[in-house]
Amino acid sequence: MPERVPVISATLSKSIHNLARIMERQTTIKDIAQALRISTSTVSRALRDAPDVGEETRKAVKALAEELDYQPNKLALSLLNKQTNTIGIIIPNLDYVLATMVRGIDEVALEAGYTVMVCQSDESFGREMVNTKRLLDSLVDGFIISVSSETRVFEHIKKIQSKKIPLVLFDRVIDNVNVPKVKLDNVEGGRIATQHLLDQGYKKIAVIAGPENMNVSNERIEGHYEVLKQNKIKPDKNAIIHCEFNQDYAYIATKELLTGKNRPDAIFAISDRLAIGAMIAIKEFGLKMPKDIGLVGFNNEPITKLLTPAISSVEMHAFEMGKATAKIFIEMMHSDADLSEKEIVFKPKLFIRESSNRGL
Amino acid sequence: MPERVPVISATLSKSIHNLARIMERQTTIKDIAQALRISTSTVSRALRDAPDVGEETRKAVKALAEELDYQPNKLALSLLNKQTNTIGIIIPNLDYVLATMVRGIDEVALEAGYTVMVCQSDESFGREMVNTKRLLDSLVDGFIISVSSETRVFEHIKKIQSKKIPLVLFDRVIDNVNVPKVKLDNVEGGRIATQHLLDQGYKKIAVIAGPENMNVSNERIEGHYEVLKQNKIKPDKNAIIHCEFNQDYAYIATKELLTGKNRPDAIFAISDRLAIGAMIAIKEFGLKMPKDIGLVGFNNEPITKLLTPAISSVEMHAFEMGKATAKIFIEMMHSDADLSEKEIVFKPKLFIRESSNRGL
DNA sequence: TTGTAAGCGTTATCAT
DNA sequence: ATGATAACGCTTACAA
Repeated sequence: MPERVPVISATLSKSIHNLARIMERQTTIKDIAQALRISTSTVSRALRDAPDVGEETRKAVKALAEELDYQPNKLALSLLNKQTNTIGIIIPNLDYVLATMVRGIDEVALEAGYTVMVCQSDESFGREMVNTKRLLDSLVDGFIISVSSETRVFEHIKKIQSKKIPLVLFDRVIDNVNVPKVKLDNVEGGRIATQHLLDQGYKKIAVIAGPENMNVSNERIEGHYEVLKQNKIKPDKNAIIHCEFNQDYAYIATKELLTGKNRPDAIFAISDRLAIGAMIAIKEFGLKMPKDIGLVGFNNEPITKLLTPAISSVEMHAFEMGKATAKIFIEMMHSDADLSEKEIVFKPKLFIRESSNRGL
Repeated sequence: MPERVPVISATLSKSIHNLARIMERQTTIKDIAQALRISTSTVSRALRDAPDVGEETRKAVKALAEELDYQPNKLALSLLNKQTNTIGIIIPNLDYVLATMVRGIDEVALEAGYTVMVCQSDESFGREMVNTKRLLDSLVDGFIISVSSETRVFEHIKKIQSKKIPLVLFDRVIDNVNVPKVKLDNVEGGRIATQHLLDQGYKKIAVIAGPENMNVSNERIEGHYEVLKQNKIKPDKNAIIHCEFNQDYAYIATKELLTGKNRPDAIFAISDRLAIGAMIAIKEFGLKMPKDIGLVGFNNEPITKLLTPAISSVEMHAFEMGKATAKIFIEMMHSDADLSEKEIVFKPKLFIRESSNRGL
């Protein structure tokens, strides 16, 4: 039996001298091929454990790849496969809720081999457009978007759809757009907050809401109205205050409410940030919660527990929502079922705390 | 004068019929070239306003490019130029301070044509390693890192350096690493917090610190010690409590402090989150701030203003630090000056609030 | 002024 | 079992 001389190993040891020089840049398949005096296609096959590759060759290739710390060039692969394994995320801000959702998305995405690219629109429609363009230019494989409070037209969404790029909307979704959505049952959130305040004996509930066109805000208001109607309470249009989605505006709005002649005895703020703004105003007026006035927020941010009084708030399961969103996205990428009608709706849960708990 | 027939325009109108089909995928230079029956290189030149291109050709190319919504393929460019115009950011979490810093980085980066890719290490060294690898695989042009509280060895940093990839450390920096850094003067932060507490008449100051190996924490402690020495106060090792960088641990640590026989009359927490944990414990003990006990936090998060009592805190200029970090990064990319010794140090500023203000 | 061809790093197809 | 070649989209010498 003639001893088979391992040609490769022989040349290998010689080529190792170039190691230092080669490693200055990223090692490529070509480097390995040249060092081993074989073709790039063979190296490629060996690396991917293709069946039709000689045992010795495979070993030699893998050993050298290891030694040279070879990493496949993602750019080249992406160019070839026409996919970047990147998800573009556009969100209005990075507050507690959205940061938590992004963590959820990232966790699932990473598991599935995707990398996320997060852009903040800063609640500006213009920046949302710009970010869409940036991410489109970056050739992301798909989008996960929560629209800004300013967003009234959906050109960017349509542009994404016209290019047949997968898109999932979450949290702040748009209804008249045919894509999968992950959201909270905001109407129900409005219901439980309002019902709770009524249960605690409050009679005149004001709502500090977001901008007029903002879906999540309007849905929560809708739930609020429903419960008023159920309880035969005549709704008062003036008790719904729309303001920018930010603490300072809520503060101003609340001051006006408390100064007005028809002062409410409870406030339902459709986010914790707005609730905090309201709380500051309430304290300035010297009113006590829950005795003089009741307050319920939304999101169940950790700080609601820490404030004095602790603020009652509606939990929205941010982390789980993030994970669910990413899962649908991955499903979209991997199956060709039509998911455009899919809508996952999370159920809100009220955490009752001092700000509205009269013990009734 | 023979009338020059615009050959291009003639074929153009005919080719437009394919428009719909072409637009299903991204338009390429090749599409334009074929439609216009010219070569891709000419199209490339026309698009980039190269000097040696015929006027008519240029116009025709640009018109068609516009019509077909041509966007250069970033992948191809990146592969060619060996740069992705992407910055990899690794941070321990996305709390208020870091989210703010990231906004600062993003703002400057975007301006300079860079896109950021943000990875959270979740305060885990393991995830920091994984994220480094991910971003390295993604061929980011450089890194901006704030290390996790768990990070004790710096293999990943060394790996980045060995590949000669630009790196800037910010906020939680490592000292014995030769790269540009942007940080707060934490020693000074420790000084002003401690001096303020002494000025307010507190005698026994305890420090709720982060993990023992955490630089920012240790520097703040250092400042604390300095001021004690200046004031001829004998430092007490037992008054420095190290705990995980998280509210719950601070709560537990504070409970122990208050239960112990040598109860402090003031607490300097080296982050607002820790301060909040401390505050909850203090309240549970029925102690009043600032009368019975003083409390100072660090970061000047907006909530410090909203808590009752409002917490005194040291401002660290997060947004500006983010911007400065990105600026150095960009400078590194564009100049070949050696910036490895560069260190930008921001000065902290104390905001005095109820939790420690005895009006002295 | 325009076209040809090579190359960036990889894989797939087709030969051998 | 291995190699040559083309292709992904783009730029850039070099030729014409």
